[in-house]
Amino acid sequence: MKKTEKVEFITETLEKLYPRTPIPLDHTDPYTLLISVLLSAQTTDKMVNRVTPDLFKKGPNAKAMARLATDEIREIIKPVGLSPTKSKAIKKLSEILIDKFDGKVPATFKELESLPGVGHKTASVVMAQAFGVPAFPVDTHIHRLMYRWGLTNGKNVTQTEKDAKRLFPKELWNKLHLQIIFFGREYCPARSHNFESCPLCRVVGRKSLVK
DNA sequence: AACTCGGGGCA
DNA sequence: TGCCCAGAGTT
Repeated sequence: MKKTEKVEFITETLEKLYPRTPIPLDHTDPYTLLISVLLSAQTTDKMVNRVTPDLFKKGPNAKAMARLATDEIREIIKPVGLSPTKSKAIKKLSEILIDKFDGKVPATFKELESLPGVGHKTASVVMAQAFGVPAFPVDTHIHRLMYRWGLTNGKNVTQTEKDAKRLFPKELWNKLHLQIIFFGREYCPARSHNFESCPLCRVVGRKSLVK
């Protein structure tokens, strides 16, 4: 099966399965999205959703958040893990937004990635979901599925992002990355070797696990 | 490139 | 009890 045929089959199948792609994190603005995504690094969104109601009640925006003590933030986000690191990042980030960005979340990769706790993946999610700029946030789900489908060599996420952007139409990126994540969780999880039960792997690829 | 960070889920 | 999760930062 050619790569172009795979891409076509994948996009068609995902569109059938997930015609609407509700964003997993409950956010209404760039700031709460950014903080939610920052928190979700190294955890599941189930964990994140457990603490965000409280967190955003006390710190709904950069200004309010910056006023909270690091310890206060730490207490709220305790269940998420890495609380000291993350609470410091959230406070510092909020202060930087106020000092340098007029209290608003900047809309460029460079500026986003300059913020503490924000790497390329988090920046990509914010650019895609908050600002509608085409991006392809590659997390381990994307990485794993692209590899299993034989669409990337599985070496690193940087390569995977390049391959994804090269293979999939730009206008689909922002929707597709969410669809792939949903699909990965539901049908093609990291430790499942049962490719017969995975409707996409069964057709387009049978590669084994990454690593 | 390798290592660290930390609590929860799960076997 | 011990492995796994999944990104960012540091060296």
